[in-house]
Amino acid sequence: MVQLGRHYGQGPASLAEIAAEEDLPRAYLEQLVMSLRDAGLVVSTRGAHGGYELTRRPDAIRMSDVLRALEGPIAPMICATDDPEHAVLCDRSSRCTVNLLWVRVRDAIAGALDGMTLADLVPPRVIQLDPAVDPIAVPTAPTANGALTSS
Amino acid sequence: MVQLGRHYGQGPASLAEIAAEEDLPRAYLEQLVMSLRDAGLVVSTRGAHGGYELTRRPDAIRMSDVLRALEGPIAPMICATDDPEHAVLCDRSSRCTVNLLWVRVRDAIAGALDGMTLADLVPPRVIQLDPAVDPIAVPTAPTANGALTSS
DNA sequence: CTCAAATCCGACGAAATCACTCGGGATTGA
DNA sequence: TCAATCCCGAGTGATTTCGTCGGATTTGAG
Repeated sequence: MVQLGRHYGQGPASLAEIAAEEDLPRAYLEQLVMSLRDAGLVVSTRGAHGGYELTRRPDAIRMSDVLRALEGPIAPMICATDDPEHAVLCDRSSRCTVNLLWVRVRDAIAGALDGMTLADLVPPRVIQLDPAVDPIAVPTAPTANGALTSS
Repeated sequence: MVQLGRHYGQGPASLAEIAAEEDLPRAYLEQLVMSLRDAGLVVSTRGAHGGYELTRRPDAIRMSDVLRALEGPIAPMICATDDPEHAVLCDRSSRCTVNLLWVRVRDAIAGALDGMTLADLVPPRVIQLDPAVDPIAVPTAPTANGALTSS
């Protein structure tokens, strides 16, 4: 899901790669990444060497945006949604004092999500890459390195 | 659900009453209230004039406790649960850096919930209680602050 | 004592959601 | 041309959520 973005830093990555690394079905990733694309968080390049790329630097992508793209407006309950567009008045709205609670919870969640970026979630070790080395390589090279295939 | 508690301040209330006021099916409320009882938030009295009562003053009941009683441990994702008992390690746990995100979200939610009590949700008009009537009031009062319990 | 009001309790069911699959079509580089 | 890759709508199966049902038990009032 979100981890998708963490691999990025340079070239486009294909779903096949990501699926292999994340151990998730490719067809499922398609759906997710399409939401991200519609939200303008990634761009795709089609054709033979295609794939997906972030449109901004990881530290410029708030997790709240990612989550909104993937799961819709932030709303612990339907009656306390983030997005005024999809506001749904619950039938009890008049006497429902609980709404206040959900609004506070929602704001707390949004605050936590706003305070984190993709960069906070990408494992520090992978960040610096040798530009000479092809990043798509090193799939599971057993003998080559030794110290890096942690996971 | 939670609104159940708001009617309380004096005598026990039957599910039939609450169901009528909240416009929810009685049979459904039964389930909910049983969870609250098991969690020690309400007590029941059976028989003819029975019903349910809060065990503590509304301002001594944190909403986090209510929610935990009704919906289990606070956990935006299974891998970031409140309660160490039910901790479930997701298979990806080793490489999953997203866990950090969920933990922060969870703490934000818990914080918001801890900061509110039932009293914050009960409509202000009903608050004033007759001090002569002593339901189960002030059971947990640590230091006798003579203001309320006129002996 | 009897009866009705109420809680207790386990099981069942329908609807929504989530995670995922399927099957094909469209684009592009080699 | 051919294979890699994205595009996209529809469908499926498990789980959760919300709610129902039927009956057993307890208790106060007449």
